[in-house]
Amino acid sequence: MEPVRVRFAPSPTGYLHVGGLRTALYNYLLAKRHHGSFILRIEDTDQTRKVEGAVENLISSLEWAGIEFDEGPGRDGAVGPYVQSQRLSMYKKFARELVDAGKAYYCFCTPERLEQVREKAAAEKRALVYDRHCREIPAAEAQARVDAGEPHVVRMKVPLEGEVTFEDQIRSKVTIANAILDDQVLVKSDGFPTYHMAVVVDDHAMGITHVIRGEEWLPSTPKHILLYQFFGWNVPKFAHLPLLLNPDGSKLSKRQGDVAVEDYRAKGYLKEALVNFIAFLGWNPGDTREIFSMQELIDEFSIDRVGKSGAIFNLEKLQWLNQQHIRVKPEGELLELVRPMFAEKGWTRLPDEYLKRVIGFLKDRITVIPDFGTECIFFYEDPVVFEEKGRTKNWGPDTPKHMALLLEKYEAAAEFTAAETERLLRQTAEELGIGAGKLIHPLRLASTGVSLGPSLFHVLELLGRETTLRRLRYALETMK
RNA sequence: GGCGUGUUCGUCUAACGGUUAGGACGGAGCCCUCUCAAGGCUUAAAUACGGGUUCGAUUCCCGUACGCGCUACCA
Repeated sequence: MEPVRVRFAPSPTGYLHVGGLRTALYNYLLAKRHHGSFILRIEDTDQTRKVEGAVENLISSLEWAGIEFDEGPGRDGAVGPYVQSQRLSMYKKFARELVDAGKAYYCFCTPERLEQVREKAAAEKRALVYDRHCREIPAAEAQARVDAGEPHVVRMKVPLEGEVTFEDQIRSKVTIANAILDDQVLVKSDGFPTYHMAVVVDDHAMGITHVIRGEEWLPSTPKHILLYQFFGWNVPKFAHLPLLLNPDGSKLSKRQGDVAVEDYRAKGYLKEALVNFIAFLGWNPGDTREIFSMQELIDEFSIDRVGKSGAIFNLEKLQWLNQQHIRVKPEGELLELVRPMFAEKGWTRLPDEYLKRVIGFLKDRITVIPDFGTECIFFYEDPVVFEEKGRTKNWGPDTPKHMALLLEKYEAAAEFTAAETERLLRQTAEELGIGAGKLIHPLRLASTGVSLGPSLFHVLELLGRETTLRRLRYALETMK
C-alpha cells in the first residue's frame, strides 16, 4: 500500500481558527497513525487577503498544539516549494495544457457582464452559473485576443452531460450532475490560479493520498475530480469533515466567542485539553473513554469513526477537560506555565519548591491556568482584609480569646507540621469544651483571610510557623 | 431560487434491525468533609414528523419539515 500523505492547507489570513486546528489535527492523526507524512501548504493565491505575519502565526499555533509537519515552509521535502505564490509557473503550465487539449478555454467576459448574467438567472429562478458565453470562441481567435493583451481568465470546460460520483470517506456516495456545475474559473485575470486549480495541481504534485478538509468543500469536489480526469491523474480519497458550530447552530464565528487557537492559549487552556476537546468534536473512540493524550489519539484515530453532523463548540466541556488535564500534569510543568503570570504579580521571591507545593494543593480546584494566581492568593501574600461573610459567621465574641490561646500553643509547638498543629488545636478545643470546628473556622479566616481553601493544617505547615504566627497576631489586632 | 448535506437528552456522543436507548459535560439531590473544591453515588432529560420494508425499526427506503454549506476572477 502506498504511504499516506496528507496536508493541511490554510490561507494566511490571520490566525489559526479552531476549526482549522481540527482539520489539521485529523490530518496529522491519520498521517501518524499510518506512519505517513503530514504536509503544511500555504494557499495564498488571493493576494488581496494576505496578512503580514500570518504564516508564522499559523505555524506557531500548530507547533504549540503539538502538531508537527514533516514538510512545509521552512522544512523542505522533495515536492516544494510549499507556498502557492511560489508555484505560479506550474499552474500556468498545466492551465496551458488544459486549453490546448480543449478542456479549458479563455473567457473575456467583464465582471459587469457576469453580474448581469447572474441577475438574469436569479430573476428566472435558475442556477446562478456562467452562461458559457466564451466557451465556443474559436481557439485561434481566443489566442489572438490573449496575445493582444485583452484581459481574460481561464475556465474549465465542464461536460454538459453526465455526472460525477465519488465515495466520500465520511458521507459515502455523493453524486452531482455535470449540467449544474459551473465552468469554474481556473486562472484569474491577474494570472494567479483559483483555489480549485491550485489544490488539484498541488495535491497531485505533492502526492497527496487523502484530502481531509471542511464540509464547505463538498459541493466543489466534483469539479476537482473532473480536473483530475482532464489531466489523467489518480484521484485521492476525500473526507469532508462536519462543521464546527456556534451555540445557535450557525458556522462557528468570531462574533459568538473565541475562535483563534491563540485565544484559548492566552486564556490558560492547556494544549492537551484543547487538542483532546477538538478531537472529540466529531470523533470518538467508540467506548466511554474521554481523556486522551495526543499519542493515544494517534493510536486510535480512524476516519471511519468521524461523524457526519456539525458539532457545537461547548465551552463548559472544554473547561472540564482542562481541569482534568491540569490535574494530571506534573507540578513542575505547571509551574513553568504559571511563572510569567507570577512574575507580573511580583511573586518572584517565593522558592520553586514552595510554589510547586502550592500548585499541588490548587491543581484540582481550578479550571484554567490563571486561576493559580487568583484562587488562593494567601499562599503568596499576607491577608490585609478579612472576608466579611466569614467574619459574621465564624468570628464570635470569644474568638479572640480562643485564638490567643492557640497562638500561645503554636509559639511553643515542638514542630510545626500539619499533624502537630491539628493535634494542638483539637487539644485546645477539648480544654475549652468546644467543638474543633469552633476553632478551625476562625483560624482559617485569621490565617488566610478567606473561608475557603485546601486542608487548613496542611496550609499552615506550608506557610510555616513564622508566617502563620505573624498572620494570627495581625488578625487579632485588626479584629479586636 | 438551484444544488448538496445533515437531524439520538440543553450540549458532545454510543448503540454496524432485537438494549429498561448507554456514557460524558452542564442541572438537581445525597454522601464524604475543618471550608471551598475534588471525588463517590443517585436523578431528570433524546431517537424531528409521516409513510413504507420487516416478525421487529434510532438503525434500511421514500416523502415532509427544519438546520447547515455551496452557489465569486475568496478560500
